[in-house]
Amino acid sequence: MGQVTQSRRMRLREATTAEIKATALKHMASSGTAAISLRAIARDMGMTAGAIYSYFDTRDNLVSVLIADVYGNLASALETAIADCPQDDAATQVQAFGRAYRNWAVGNPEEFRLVYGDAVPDYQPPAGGAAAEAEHRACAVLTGIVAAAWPKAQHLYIGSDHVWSDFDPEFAELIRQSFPDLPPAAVALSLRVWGRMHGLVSLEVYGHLGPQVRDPEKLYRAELVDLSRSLGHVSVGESPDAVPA
Amino acid sequence: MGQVTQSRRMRLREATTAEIKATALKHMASSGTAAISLRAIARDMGMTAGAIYSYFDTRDNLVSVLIADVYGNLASALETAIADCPQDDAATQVQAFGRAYRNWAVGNPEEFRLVYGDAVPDYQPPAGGAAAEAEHRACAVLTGIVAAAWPKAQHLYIGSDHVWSDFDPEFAELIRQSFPDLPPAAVALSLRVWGRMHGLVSLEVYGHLGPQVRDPEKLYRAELVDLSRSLGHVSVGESPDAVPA
DNA sequence: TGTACATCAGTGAACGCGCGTTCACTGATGTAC
DNA sequence: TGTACATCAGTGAACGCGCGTTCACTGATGTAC
Repeated sequence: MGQVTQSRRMRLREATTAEIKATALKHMASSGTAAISLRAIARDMGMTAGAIYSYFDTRDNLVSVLIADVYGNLASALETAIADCPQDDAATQVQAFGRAYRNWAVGNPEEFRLVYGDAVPDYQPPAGGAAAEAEHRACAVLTGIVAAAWPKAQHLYIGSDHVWSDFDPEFAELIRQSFPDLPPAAVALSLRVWGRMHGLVSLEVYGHLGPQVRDPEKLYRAELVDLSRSLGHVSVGESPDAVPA
Repeated sequence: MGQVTQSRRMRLREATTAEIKATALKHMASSGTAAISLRAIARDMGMTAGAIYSYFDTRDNLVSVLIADVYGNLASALETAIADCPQDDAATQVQAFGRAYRNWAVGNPEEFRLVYGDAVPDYQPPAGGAAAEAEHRACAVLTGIVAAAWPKAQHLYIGSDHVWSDFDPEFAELIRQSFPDLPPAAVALSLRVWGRMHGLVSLEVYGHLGPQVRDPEKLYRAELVDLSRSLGHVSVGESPDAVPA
């Protein structure tokens, strides 16, 4: 209710569109990004290859939509994760963000590879698409956390001599709009924090920790605790195992 | 001299083998791992596709050799990097290692993707091949550094309660052979150090830092300094910019 | 140095395959009266 | 409610392409005498 009742045709159309995307992601699981094949998707769905063209103009178009979707999901997951955190507790926030990042990656490895791994063969991303917007959303969440932590954390980064010209002018402007008082050193820190999370997560997703490491999550939790410590604050009683799975 | 003079045929054979591998890597640069195509390689070299079969039994065989080669190159680069460092200066060693890791990755992005990125489509790695051995070599270098730093660094990791059962028994045994006195917490630390280096490097290689970040190396250097600090020691006068490119 | 034979890198044609994309079509769903 | 027309998801055949791999062959290189 409230929602306009859609025609049967509309509902079917949306369901099929979703199924095409889901099937494409499923296929990626077995053979990487190269496995996004219209024919294989159609076969799997009991359709003809040509039928896909009722939903997507072209294979590249499907890939674009897929990437934008997936990136949006990640951004939403990150936003949700810190929404419930105490506003002024950067350590808790960064841990919640970090856990959400890994949980999403481990829970959706194909999606993670699509966004952070090798490009889809022969695919050229459209300039300034929805993917760029989602990337900005995800980035803003992390920058927000670091910005909140900065007053307490900055003394740890005295030696850091980053300047605005270390960044692309457009990117710098975008950040200053959201966080007018944030110095470039804090932006650099934010990127480094991202890098720290990304390292273990991508090693795990790409299978370079297993089978040697039995519990990659434990390793990651230790790293997150260390990370929140480097943001200048550690909660009482915090230890690698105090954080619930 | 000393070396047996090879026949003309032998020399040609080796040169051609090397050219095939180089061409394969070159092609990866443009379209990812999927671009390793025998026909494309042969075309590029002015040969017939069938001729490749004088050098490699199969496409998978070429990929296996490629991966083993590349991994070996990385391991050698890392070994060389710390060979000249003072024996008892873990901070210098970890920075040398870190710089070598990034330099290799940025200088050989296709190779980096081949080893750390998406698997080659439809390729199944042979069990216990040369790749596993090279991985072990690289891992041993880093573990050696952490082992040397451990006496000074361990107080920073009191809270870390890692145990040997966190790791695969075979892996644990391998480590204890080389480093009998090293506790599991140090092994975990070594993996985390690897993760920290890998994070920014893989974001950079996969294009997620540029073009927003003008100087990814500066960011990385700051991370390395932080990293060596967390190994319990910082050289006098060390700052993110004190390390030569 | 010359001859007879063995080796083997490379050719070129062929195979069967899966791919993205197009196109004239069918038939069920939706709409206007 | 019933009829006439419009929409459009999906079919099935076809296109041209590049792929890995095989195979009978040619001809230059290497070896034995």
